[in-house]
Amino acid sequence: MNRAERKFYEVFTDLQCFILANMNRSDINGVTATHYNIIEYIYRNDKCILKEIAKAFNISPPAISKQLKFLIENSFIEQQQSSLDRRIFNLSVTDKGKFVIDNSENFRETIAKKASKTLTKDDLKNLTELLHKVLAEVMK
Amino acid sequence: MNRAERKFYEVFTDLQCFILANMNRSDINGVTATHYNIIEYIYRNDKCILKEIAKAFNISPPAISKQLKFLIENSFIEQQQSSLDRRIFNLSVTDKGKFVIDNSENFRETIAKKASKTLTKDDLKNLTELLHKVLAEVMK
DNA sequence: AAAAAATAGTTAACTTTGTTAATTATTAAC
DNA sequence: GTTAATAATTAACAAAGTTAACTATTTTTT
Repeated sequence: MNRAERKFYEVFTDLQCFILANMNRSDINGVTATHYNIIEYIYRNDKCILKEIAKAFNISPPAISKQLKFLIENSFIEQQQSSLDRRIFNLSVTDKGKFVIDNSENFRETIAKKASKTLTKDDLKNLTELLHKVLAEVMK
Repeated sequence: MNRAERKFYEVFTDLQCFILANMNRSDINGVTATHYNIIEYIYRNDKCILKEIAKAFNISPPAISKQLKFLIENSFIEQQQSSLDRRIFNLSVTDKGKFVIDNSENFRETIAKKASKTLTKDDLKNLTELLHKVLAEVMK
């Protein structure tokens, strides 16, 4: 790694530490961080299926299955068997689930607000764009 | 949240998802991601103590205690009882632990390299600086 | 068209990693 | 000098992950 890469690496390490630390905090509105993340994923990917979530979070299908069971039993999400392929269950967020998402001050929101407070509007736009570029490259 | 904040929030959510997914991958050089993170923390904070690690990762002291026990038994790290306050055990990374850190192609390093490949040198420097500013604000 | 292979999801048995409460050893404070 | 606080550990347990084996369904092959 050259100097610029090393610098970026260090900041990114701090960022990961921070995300790690905040992820472990539990119970916002009666759901753990993991539950919250899954609800939000379904919210952002309506009609998605178990397999996709498992892939997105890199967690095994049985583990996701258990989490979904809890979320369905507690009416945060619901599933509908596809009529085209009855092996498939499409997931969506209930009103209760939406309420949790909309009313949870999650830590990313806090960060977004602080970022906007700390940086000028142009810097924030720039940061967003640069991060997006890197992520697009990394995820492809 | 205003428009710029929302945009940042979305990119940051993708980032968190990505970090989450990659964190769960285990076993680089015979240690899990959690072990690796702890070893690296000690590497970057020589002579640190259990309590600090617990705080940094927001994990309870007993959980860290168990991880440290494993890392000490397997000679990745070592501890030395402080002579000033014998309740305190200062931690440091052994040569074996350093080897793991130096020779593990961890995912942050991959990201740093890809970031450097995707962005111009100025953009990378800029991104690093902006991220650093936001993190400094968020962590204080 | 029937048999075989593949896919989506679940169940079961187990492991890892976290938690809280209580304990030990040591230091600081009144 | 007793009491309170602190750093770390042990014990008992809970949460959330894993793999392997299973069910139900769809797709592919012959």
